[in-house]
Amino acid sequence: MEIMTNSEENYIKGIYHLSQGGQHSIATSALAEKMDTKPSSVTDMIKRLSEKELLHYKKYQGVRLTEKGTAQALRVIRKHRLWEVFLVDKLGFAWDEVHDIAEQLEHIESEMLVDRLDALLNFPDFDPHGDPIPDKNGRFKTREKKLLSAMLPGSSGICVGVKDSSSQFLKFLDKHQIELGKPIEILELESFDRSMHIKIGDRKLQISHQIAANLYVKPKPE
Amino acid sequence: MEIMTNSEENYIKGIYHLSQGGQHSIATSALAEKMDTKPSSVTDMIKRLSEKELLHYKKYQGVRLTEKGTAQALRVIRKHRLWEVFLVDKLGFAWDEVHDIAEQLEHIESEMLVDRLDALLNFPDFDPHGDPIPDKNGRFKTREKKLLSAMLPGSSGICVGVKDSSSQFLKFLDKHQIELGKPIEILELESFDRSMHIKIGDRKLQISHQIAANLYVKPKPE
DNA sequence: ATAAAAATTTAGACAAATCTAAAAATATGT
DNA sequence: ACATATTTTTAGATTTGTCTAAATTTTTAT
Repeated sequence: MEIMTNSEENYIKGIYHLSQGGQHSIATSALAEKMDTKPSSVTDMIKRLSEKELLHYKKYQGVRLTEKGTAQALRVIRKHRLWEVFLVDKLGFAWDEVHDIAEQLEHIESEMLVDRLDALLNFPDFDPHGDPIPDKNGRFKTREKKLLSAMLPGSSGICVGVKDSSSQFLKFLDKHQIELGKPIEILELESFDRSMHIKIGDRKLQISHQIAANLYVKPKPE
Repeated sequence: MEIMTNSEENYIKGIYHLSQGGQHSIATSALAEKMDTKPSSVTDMIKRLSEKELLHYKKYQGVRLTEKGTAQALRVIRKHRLWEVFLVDKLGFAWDEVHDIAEQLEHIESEMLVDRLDALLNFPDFDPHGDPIPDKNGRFKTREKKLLSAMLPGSSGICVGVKDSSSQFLKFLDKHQIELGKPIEILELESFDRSMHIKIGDRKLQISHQIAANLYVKPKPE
């Protein structure tokens, strides 16, 4: 494990996320936009990261993470998502309030800290946004998509129950005005791994993947 | 609340701690030693901090924190000590393992996070080293020193019981080989606010102030 | 195929935080 | 009091990460 600055870690993470889009290599300009900075700054940074062998870089050809770079990205993402679970489960933050804080916490370096945090949180497989949390070895659990695929856009008139009936979860549903047993309509799935828009009665709202994962689909009552 | 770099916060904290020694002003060289850097670097930094009105500075006269600087120091110290409690109480670290991690966590900025962490930990008054934790307003609880003063060096043959009988605490004692009801001898009190060396039978060991505070002194059994 | 457009890199500058070496100010000893 | 020693500051350089503006390379369109 390399010594890396926060900024370097953020770039590596940014490249990782862009790579999930399926592209073979990531363009300087795409990365500049993602990192909210100028292409010239990106060029400087990727030269440094290339020297550290965290990515492959040939002038004008864009970049691709090396094994080492990917492993580093996964470590940072693991930390980010574990901290998000901590903030929601242990400190009672809402799932849409935790990103900026996790953005800071993800750079804390101590493998022991991460492992113990993981244990404290009962080795969660998904973060509060529904994104999978890589394990110590960088492996993801693939979510059973049954539930959500039954809730594809247009499938109106389905009805929800809950899998997790903790008072915390129920309070959460209440806060987001989701009532059990009422018919819902899926408006759109913004991105499978992010959030979805649903319609309940005449209210439209956005729910996270995690919430969705803890709801199950029931046939519409007669 | 000012936007400050980690480095600036560390200097402010360093000055605060040196000021606790009772000096009216802190010398450049003393601060350089504390911060493990060169006097010329300190001069540069204190100029910056002086411009931000975090400290009073006149050339060749040393520095003294302003109200604003003191408040900032206390906020960082509060965060540091709360995170130490978290690491020990929630993640099971030993009290002597947490300093470096807390040194990183103390710079995370989110007032809400700190307040919720404080609540999660049940508003602790002291950290695992026995140092007091400033509250939201920067005020310290003064520890009742009765217990420890009864355990001054030389007072051999006293005997301990516990105030906190949680299984966590008892496991902690066990780990540190402290058995209840057995006579102990105090060897030395390294610094009242840090730790003490005790002798139990023929084992010498170092215990933290926090542990000491949860033990009480009983007369030696006949 | 080649000119125009778009993307990328280079060059030079800046701010933060550090360093070394030299200069200036303060403190000390007799 | 005055020379010497110590402390502190300044001057100039370095690294990281950023910027703007100019130069270069690649892509696109006719």
